[in-house]
Amino acid sequence: MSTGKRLAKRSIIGTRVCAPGEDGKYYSGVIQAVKTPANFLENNNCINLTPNTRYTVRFDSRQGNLGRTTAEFFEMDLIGPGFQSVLGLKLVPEQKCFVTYNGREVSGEVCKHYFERDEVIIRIHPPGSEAPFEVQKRLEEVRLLESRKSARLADQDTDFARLADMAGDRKRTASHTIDVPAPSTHLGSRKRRPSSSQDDNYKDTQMDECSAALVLMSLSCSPHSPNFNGFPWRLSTSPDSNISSSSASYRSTPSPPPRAYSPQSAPLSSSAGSDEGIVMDYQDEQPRKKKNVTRIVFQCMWPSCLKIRDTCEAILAHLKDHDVLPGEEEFYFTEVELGLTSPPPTLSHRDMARPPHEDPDYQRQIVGSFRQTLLASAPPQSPHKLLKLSSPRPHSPKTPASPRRVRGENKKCRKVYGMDHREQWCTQCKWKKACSRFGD
DNA sequence: TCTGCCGGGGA
DNA sequence: TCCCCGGCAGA
Repeated sequence: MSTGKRLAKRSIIGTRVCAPGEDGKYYSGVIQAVKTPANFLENNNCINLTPNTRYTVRFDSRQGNLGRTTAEFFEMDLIGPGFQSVLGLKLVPEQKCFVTYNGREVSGEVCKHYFERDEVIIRIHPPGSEAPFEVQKRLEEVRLLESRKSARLADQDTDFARLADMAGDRKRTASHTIDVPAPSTHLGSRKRRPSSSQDDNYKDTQMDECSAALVLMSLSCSPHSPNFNGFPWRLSTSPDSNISSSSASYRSTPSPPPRAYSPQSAPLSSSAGSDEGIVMDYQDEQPRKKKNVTRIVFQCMWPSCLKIRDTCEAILAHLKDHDVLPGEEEFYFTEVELGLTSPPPTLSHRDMARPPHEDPDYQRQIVGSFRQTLLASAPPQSPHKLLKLSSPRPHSPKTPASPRRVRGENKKCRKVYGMDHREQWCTQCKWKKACSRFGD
């Protein structure tokens, strides 16, 4: 029975895997630690796994490992759920393995592996049998890890270890995404299913819609929010960065919501829903990163200044020359993208997932028109209004002039949730005030 | 006409 | 301060 709740991505730590020993045989163990290279921020797969990630494996026994109890391996070295498959391996004699015999899982050891013929001769000693004897199996029928399910179910195709192995194999041949077997194949497995029934699918859809709303909310986070401050600016060159802010000044290159949150995203059910929780689309992600290599510069928006600095720190220092009050610098500069190697984002598709003010064109439009306003000595607008627009404030005292707030083009609570779900609106929307959830 | 939200007022 | 709503103005 499914609860319908999507499980959070689980840690890989604790996963049972097989790792090669010194003698060429594979030995079972448990992942004890994961070490990701320092530049893991380049990876945005949410779990900080990279092809260079090293896994510390604690072996179950010291046999064949020269007394080692733990050792480090790369992903490609490991056999098990979310890692490599036994398929393609050349098993060495005396390799311990598990096969299904007479409906029961029995352990054995490899006598001979005829790789070309896909035949593995395995010596097994089934319970109740007087003497060990040899059976011939295909490699795909051989498991290096003991199945966690009962022996009674061991003859079914949905063997846990084999599922894992097969998943690993698909990953190797197609992509780094682990596909979830079709629901029907789960029936005999005790492995927890991410979602299978219609009901679960329905709930998943609901979850995804909620997640999408959460993503929209996160895209509107304040530049002062704790999440905002810690990110290095170099991230702004990555279009796939999951980091975004609402500040026109601080915002980075437009980023789509994480794929796993997309209701229409097919990989959601196949990868994010994987119980292993291991989704590594390096090959898919990295080329995309290269497409949109942009240079971000920071332009002072102080009236009649418009100086450009390469770094955020430099523009902040520059703003001190204008006597900008501490903490208000962000309203006096804007981020400008240079050297786009792909068409600039439009207001369609991906941009729909973020407030328009985060769109570079929109920002330039706003900033440009505002600059014109300033230069034309138009009546100064109140700081409040300008702040809402994420545009620079005029360097002038507060005046009674308070033009009406620019109508937001985003979806507001009313649109998102509808009149029927008014209880889900933000307080501001309920009070017919400026939306604080999807606000500009 | 719809919708966002300002401004004002009541509790 | 919270909450509600009339009404304005942009889309």
